[in-house]
Amino acid sequence: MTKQQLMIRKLLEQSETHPTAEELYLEAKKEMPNISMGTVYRNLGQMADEGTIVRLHFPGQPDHYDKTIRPHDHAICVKCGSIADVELDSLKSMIEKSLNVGILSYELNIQCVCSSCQSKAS
Amino acid sequence: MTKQQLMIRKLLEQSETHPTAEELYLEAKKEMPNISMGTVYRNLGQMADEGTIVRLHFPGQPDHYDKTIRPHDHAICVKCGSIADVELDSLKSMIEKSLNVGILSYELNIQCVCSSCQSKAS
DNA sequence: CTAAATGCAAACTATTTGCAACGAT
DNA sequence: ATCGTTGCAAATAGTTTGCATTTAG
Repeated sequence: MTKQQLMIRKLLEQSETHPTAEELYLEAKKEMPNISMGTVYRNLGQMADEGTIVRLHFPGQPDHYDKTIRPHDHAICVKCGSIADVELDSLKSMIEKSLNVGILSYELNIQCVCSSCQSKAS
Repeated sequence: MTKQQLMIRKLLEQSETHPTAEELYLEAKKEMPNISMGTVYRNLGQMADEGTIVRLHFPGQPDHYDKTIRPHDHAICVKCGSIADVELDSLKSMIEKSLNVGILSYELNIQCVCSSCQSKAS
């Protein structure tokens, strides 16, 4: 458990958004100027593999990382790009009922216009 | 409307799977030996933008393309990698009810062990 | 004829990896 | 002293793009 790993973990924990590796790297760099992208990617990959964080995949964007492990979904605003957590708790059982097979996991990404952008109209 | 574009469209139409750009390129090459990857990507991108085909995004894989436009979801087998179409018709309204906002679209990818792999056990 | 699409190659983005140096036990 | 982790740089994978040439209408 190196200080780099602790730093990355801490920054993700503190983040209110769903940062990318690069965003975390830039943050980390403020306090550890010679941390490298490789280290950030390596650690994020490890943590995602061991399941202590979650990797999110959005079309046409670098991956984002999520400190919240509990299964949940995401709504991406097509105007401002903000990513909101969404709880759809009956979804898993709904999928399994429909598929007739147990599922391991799923990823649901919703494209919407967030309420903030909606009120700003256009 | 060039013959390259028609070829790509035809190959996707005939495909029973959800091919990647490269798979389509290799198929197309059999009948049009000097077609280029760039052309395949350009055409797939255009068709996806105009909404006549759908681009699918799976973690850690190149994008796949889907001839079926009608909104539906996908179940990926973690053993064999096969991609199955899934119809979860009440999902959109369920999401909208839960979000309290109209949504533009969504992408749901399910990780499972397909029935074929399940019966082969392990 | 001319505007759009192609083929090719180079560029680009996100991410991974090899390796020598470093650091923690 | 050893083994895992780092920083760096180079490599990779997937995709996009610039441009001269070709093609379709």
